Amino acid sequence: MNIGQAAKASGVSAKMIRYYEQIGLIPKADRTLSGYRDYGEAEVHMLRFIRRGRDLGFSVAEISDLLSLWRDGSRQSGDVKRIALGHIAGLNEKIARLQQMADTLQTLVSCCSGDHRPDCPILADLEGSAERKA
Amino acid sequence: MNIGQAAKASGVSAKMIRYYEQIGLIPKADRTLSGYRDYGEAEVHMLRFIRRGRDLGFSVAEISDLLSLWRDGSRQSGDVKRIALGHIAGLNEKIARLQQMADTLQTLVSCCSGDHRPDCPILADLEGSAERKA
DNA sequence: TGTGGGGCTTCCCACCATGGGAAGGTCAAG
DNA sequence: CTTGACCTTCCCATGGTGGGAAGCCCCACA
Repeated sequence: MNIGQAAKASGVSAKMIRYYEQIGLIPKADRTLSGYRDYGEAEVHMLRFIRRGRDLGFSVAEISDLLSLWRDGSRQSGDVKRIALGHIAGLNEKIARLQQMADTLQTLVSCCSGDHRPDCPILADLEGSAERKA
Repeated sequence: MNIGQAAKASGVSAKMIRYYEQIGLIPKADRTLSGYRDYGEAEVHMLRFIRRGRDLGFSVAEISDLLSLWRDGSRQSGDVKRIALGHIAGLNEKIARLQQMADTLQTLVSCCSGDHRPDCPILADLEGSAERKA
């Protein structure tokens, strides 16, 4: 299977497949006589694993760990769970930060007349002229 | 005022001040005879504006627009509000995506025994062997 | 057998915002 | 005058992803 077909079958772009190979996330692909990368079902399966991991927000480094565990038949599910819990914690932190931003902005926006007049509590906040609590 | 002092006073690192100048977000600083950048209160004020904007998650491009409006005494607060609303929408999208990830993972994690045994619903999901709804 | 179009290869560049660090000039205190 | 802290510019790295150029390859069709 060509890289293009593997890309279609896995949902990972050809560009990214080459990149994952380059950084060592996946082993170097076999090559045809003419130098084309050649993939089988196992490789596509792995790529789909990676794709799903990315969709769940795992970093490439985390996916690398997950792949090792996946390949390791004698893994302990506790190790997988630990990675997942760590990732959830990271997600929740990010969410909290973004939510904080959104809330602050929402407050400012709802205080802004939003018409033709120049007075604007949003700019006032950015300027720092008003004391803010958050 | 030196760049280091301006950095301390504004909360923007010296590195970033130079970067902002380089990309044209802020005007080129005056220089002393020996070539050092020289800042006054106005510049620090502007840097604090930028810092606050970054803290609220605005991109440099958005901040550039906000700075223009800030400097424009005849601005319309509606323009500011529009930028802020757009940004809030972006934040909410990001939050929703992250929350979706966290929820999915949380479900998987709570199904995972997390002990010494190798069976793991998290890996099973990544592998794609189980049909998933989310 | 020739040819054209699409796919493959590698290599470089860009994003966005930030930090690290090297090499060399400057300033101020002792 | 030395020393140490600061400044300058310049290059590099991050993390994933896409864009594109130059050149080779493969297949189908005439």
